[in-house]
Amino acid sequence: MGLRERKKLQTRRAIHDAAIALFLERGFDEVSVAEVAAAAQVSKMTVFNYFPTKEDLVLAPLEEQMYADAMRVLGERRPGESLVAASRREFLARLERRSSDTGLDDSAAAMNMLHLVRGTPSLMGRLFMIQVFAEERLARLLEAESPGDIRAGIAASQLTALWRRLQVVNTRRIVEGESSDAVYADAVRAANAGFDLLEHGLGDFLTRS
Amino acid sequence: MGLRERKKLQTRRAIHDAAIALFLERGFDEVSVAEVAAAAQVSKMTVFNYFPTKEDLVLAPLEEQMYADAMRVLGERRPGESLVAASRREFLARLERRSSDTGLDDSAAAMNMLHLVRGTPSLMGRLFMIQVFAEERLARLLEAESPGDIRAGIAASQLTALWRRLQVVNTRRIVEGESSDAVYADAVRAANAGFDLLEHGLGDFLTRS
DNA sequence: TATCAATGTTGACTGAGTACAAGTTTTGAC
DNA sequence: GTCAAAACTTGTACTCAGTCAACATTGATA
Repeated sequence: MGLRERKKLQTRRAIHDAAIALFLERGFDEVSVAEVAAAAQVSKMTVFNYFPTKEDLVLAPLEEQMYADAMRVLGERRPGESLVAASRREFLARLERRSSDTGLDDSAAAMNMLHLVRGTPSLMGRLFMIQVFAEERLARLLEAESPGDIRAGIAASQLTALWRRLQVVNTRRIVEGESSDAVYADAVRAANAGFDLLEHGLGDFLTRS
Repeated sequence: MGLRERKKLQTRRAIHDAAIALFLERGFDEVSVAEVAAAAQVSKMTVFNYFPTKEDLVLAPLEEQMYADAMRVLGERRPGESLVAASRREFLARLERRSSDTGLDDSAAAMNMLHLVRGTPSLMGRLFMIQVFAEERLARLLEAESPGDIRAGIAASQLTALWRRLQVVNTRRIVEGESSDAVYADAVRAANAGFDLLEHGLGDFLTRS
């Protein structure tokens, strides 16, 4: 890796670190991009060179991994393993290591970011978009695998919807102050219930009497 | 309704109509709010009084109905009818009348709006947010109906995900130039396949051999 | 008709994002 | 080591969304 690329990474990191520090300290909307640039010893234009929008200063790292690799895993499922089974296995593994995309990461860093994003509408909006794109990507992946089968795209949306739902439910309790270890058992139960539902269907759930 | 309220509605409509006309003519990003205000014979501030953001000029009407009432219908399902059955019945009814939230509305007006929204990232982003909020609203509705049952929230996300997916699939063909009548039969098939999937589960769908 | 409260207007302001031209630094070839 | 091309950065100046505060207007009400 040449000097140029190392410097770029360094600059990118400097901008990102400065931004996060300022945002956590004073809130996303109360910090201007110009201030971030000043803190990172860089011009405003350079900030926009590295991060197309202010929101990307916070969400770019999440976007890079989060659902992207979660979904790639599905393409690498084991022989004899169904789509739902592979997804369940992966999600449970992530629960076990308290991966942040399960909502079970209660580290100070994760909680701070959570707070920042949840308290800023424009960041929430951007996060939703990222999730929708992740779903669309997975849909195309599965449609390619079984062309013409309408169920592929539907399965994609069901799986991402479930992941998202489980994350929301877990996050809710973490935000309310419970530790990830305290929530873990319930999270596993909820996940299994969810994947069971996906596997065997909603049936006559919630039939009005 | 007093004169005052009638005037407000009138002003709102004037702004909205002027905005849509200009956006369709020249594109969302190529028209400034100031121009919309001028066209509607109103000040820029007044535009923002009625529509909090520029995107709302396009999407506020959709937000008001679209998924909102679609979901309220679920709360009013018939005795003996399951959640999935009620959702299926409602969606098929909407397909039959080519409701725009099924993606089967090929009227010129709907196609124009579709084009406008799809071609404008900020409008797409806003649309996603609206959908996510609709899902969250339905989830709370169902959770209230069966408290403590994790499946309620999951069912909510499954149902909205399916509706969205079906809409995407139908819209894709409409955009490619097919008429809604030509797509209808397939749309019904796809919808039934989707709701069957929800009812009976994905099982071992897409098991790797 | 006089008054009140809601609504609309005005103009000035902040801050995100863009365009452009002019530096500055790294790279690669010689 | 030198030098030109490519890549990166910067300053300036701009557009436009959205906010704020003070003032003007007008429908409702007594």
